[in-house]
Amino acid sequence: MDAPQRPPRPAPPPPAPRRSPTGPPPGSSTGDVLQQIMAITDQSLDEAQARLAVLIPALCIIQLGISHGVLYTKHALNCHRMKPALFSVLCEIKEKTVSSIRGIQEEGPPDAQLLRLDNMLLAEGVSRPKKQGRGAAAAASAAAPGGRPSDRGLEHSGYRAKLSQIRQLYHSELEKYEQACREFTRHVTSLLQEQSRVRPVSPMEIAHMVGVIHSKFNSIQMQLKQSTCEAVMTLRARFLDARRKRQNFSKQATEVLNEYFYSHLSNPYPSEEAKEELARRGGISVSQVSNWFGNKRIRYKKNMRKFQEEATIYTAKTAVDATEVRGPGCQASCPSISHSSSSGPFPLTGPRDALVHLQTLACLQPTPRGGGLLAQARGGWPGKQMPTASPTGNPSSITSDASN
DNA sequence: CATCATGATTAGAT
DNA sequence: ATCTAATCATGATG
Repeated sequence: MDAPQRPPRPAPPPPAPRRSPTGPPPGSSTGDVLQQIMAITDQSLDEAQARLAVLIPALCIIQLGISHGVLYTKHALNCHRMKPALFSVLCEIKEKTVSSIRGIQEEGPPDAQLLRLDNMLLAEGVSRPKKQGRGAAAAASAAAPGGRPSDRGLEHSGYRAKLSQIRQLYHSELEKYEQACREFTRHVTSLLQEQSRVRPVSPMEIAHMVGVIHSKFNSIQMQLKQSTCEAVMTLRARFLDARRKRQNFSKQATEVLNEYFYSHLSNPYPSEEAKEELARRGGISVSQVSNWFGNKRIRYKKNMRKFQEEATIYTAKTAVDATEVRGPGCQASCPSISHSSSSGPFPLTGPRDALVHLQTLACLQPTPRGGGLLAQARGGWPGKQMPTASPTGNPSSITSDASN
């Protein structure tokens, strides 16, 4: 704000008034404004109000000019013989207008929209929650990518980067506006105080002026908020669309997932930790891991034959791994998973292999989380095809998967 | 362009 | 909340 800088000063006043300080300042801009003010009395209150709205800033500007060098004008005004009369006229006008000003003031903010914008910005993590308190916690969870499982596709790093860019811009703009508002308020206040020597200016009026300024700046802020919201929506839409756009996983990710799947074929339900680990190793998100397993289970079950080859590859792979890190328990007692890969642990051509394999697996595998065998029986994971394989029911003996 | 593979979404069940 | 099953939508391939 460069308000204090040289304002558009009207035609440089001739030194005439100086020579006749008691005469009316002919043609000076102050005179024009005063004339207009006088004219107001002939107008309706509404018009007057509108005019005043224009005139007051005009007076401000003039006053600014005065304070910036044309001091003699002020002096002339103060010493003018008509000053008391003028002052009382102004008081009269003011009395008429002030009541309606009050009315305006109350009209105030029915800020439903502002509230909506605020809420949205808050929800999008653009604006911070008012005041601290749990602000730190909120910020932390926003910063942590895995913080919000509900966001799923939106945990994309590109999205977060853009969002934080928007947030930064928003905050810096907001700060600018606030600072400008403060400065302007201060400035106008001091101007009005200065003016109070020339015309009646009540504290209430100053407060009103301040209110007007604030509401103006608020409307600017609202625009800022609105455009920020729009930006976020656009960004969101873009990434929501992108979410739908499928991109095949990297080889690494597929490998990691398949390894786990085929080495836990009897119970391909990775725990939350396992999912996290897989996500980390595959460079994908936890929800993607979940999706993948969901798809894989159903597709594998639907068409085991189709997955034979894949299964062979991965079980062989994990067999090698298993020999390196051989855990205690049933891996040794039930080596068929990895071992049988020579002939194929999966239904190669007939259902018999599958049955054998599944039975073997069944003896290995425990319940998936909570639902366990029930879920398998219900959903049809291997249990459906293993009528005889129901384990002894001792869960403690089942460790292979549990260890993962 | 047709077809298949595959990641994502959805409804409904538990 | 997680799972299944169905479905959508796109990428890859021929």
